[in-house]
Amino acid sequence: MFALVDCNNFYVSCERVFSPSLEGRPVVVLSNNDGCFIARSNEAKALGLPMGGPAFKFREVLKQNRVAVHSANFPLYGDMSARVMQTLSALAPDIEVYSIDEAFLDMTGFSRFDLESYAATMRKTVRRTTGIPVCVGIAPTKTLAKVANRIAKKHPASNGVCVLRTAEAIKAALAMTPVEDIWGIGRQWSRRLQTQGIMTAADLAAADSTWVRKHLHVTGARVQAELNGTPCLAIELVRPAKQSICTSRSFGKCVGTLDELQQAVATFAGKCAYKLRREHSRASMVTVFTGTSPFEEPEARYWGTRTITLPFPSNNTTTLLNAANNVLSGLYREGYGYRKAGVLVSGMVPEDQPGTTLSLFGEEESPGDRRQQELMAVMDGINHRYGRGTIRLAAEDDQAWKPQQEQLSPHYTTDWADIITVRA
DNA sequence: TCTGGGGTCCTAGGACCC
DNA sequence: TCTGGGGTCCTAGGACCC
Repeated sequence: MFALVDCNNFYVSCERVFSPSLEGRPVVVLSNNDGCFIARSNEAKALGLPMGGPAFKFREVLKQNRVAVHSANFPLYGDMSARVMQTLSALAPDIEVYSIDEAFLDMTGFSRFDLESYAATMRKTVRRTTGIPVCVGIAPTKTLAKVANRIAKKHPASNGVCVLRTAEAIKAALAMTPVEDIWGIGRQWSRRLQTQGIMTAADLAAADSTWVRKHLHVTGARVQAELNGTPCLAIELVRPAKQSICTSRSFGKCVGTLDELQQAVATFAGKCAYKLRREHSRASMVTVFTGTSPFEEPEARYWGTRTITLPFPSNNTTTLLNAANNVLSGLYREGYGYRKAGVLVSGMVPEDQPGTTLSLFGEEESPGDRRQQELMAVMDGINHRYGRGTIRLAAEDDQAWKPQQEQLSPHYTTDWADIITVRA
């Protein structure tokens, strides 16, 4: 049996932990730049505010209903997530952290437990130690655990817990799950299934498996098998190293000059290098992209992306920053109002991989340059101790393109300055 | 009449997840 | 005025190898 523990309206719940006056009120959390809704309280959902909806189109609804609006505060959410996951780790031997607000727990070995009451204990424990409300779904496969969790969330009578054990319980659960709500079935595939008359998870479970394999490929075939109780997906205890790392932002205002764009790209490259070091990886390719808003008139629209291969895989801030800047120069076109840019690094190699091939001509930065590595370690150490951004390369700067965050809550758990402000 | 069989690597595009 | 950010996997097709 697998348990899926999923936090309710996670970002909203994080804000509520520190502002209890938000309880019972409609609350939304906005994406970077205060653009779209990325989390909604149940009250906000009831007002018809859609996930991903652009906030400016709903300004009247927000005002009339006195909706509490918060800018995204990812350092806070990341820290709260870590606390939830730590609590869950103590409740089951094997846990897979699936996303910022979800974890799968391996319930093998709990066969003699009353799973309903154990799940209720998990909810209570997480609530007590972190303040975050969660729902628990338990079933014989991960996909069925997702189905169970959805039912636990949707039906107040379940008290936040749904265990699917018997064939009858599973059958009933599948019948009440629309096909578009199945984990792994997105918009395209649900449309395709619906035209075949496959409307619910029960229909998909019973569908012709040859047809499913042909049109939904192995991924869809796996979903079908999992719905029928055959586990195809295991708990992944160790997260595999990332294959690509991306840092990108929309800008708070239009950026026109190459100089300003360079500051943004330098900052993103620096962030990518830091994330690489944290992963103990090096990247061998650097991609830079930038462009105008996609909602711009066609003649004023521009989107450019370009990739280069580094002479050696690297996670050095200076190396990646120089590379990204070179790529950007080839991408930049004068006369556009740039609204977004990003840096993506890929072609990862483990940091400790021995025997990296040397250059035939030997003029590039040596891949294992000890002094550079020590410099990066010192930089990371200072930033860890005194806060992010305490020390950085001069080229990194956010003055020109800083995203808008007008409703930002304090960093209650990760920034001394904010904690002191709260107390005052 | 009759033109093999078995592979790898890379890329682009399309789907999906949170 | 105003529309997020960060990932993964799969398939098909083309190029190459012996």
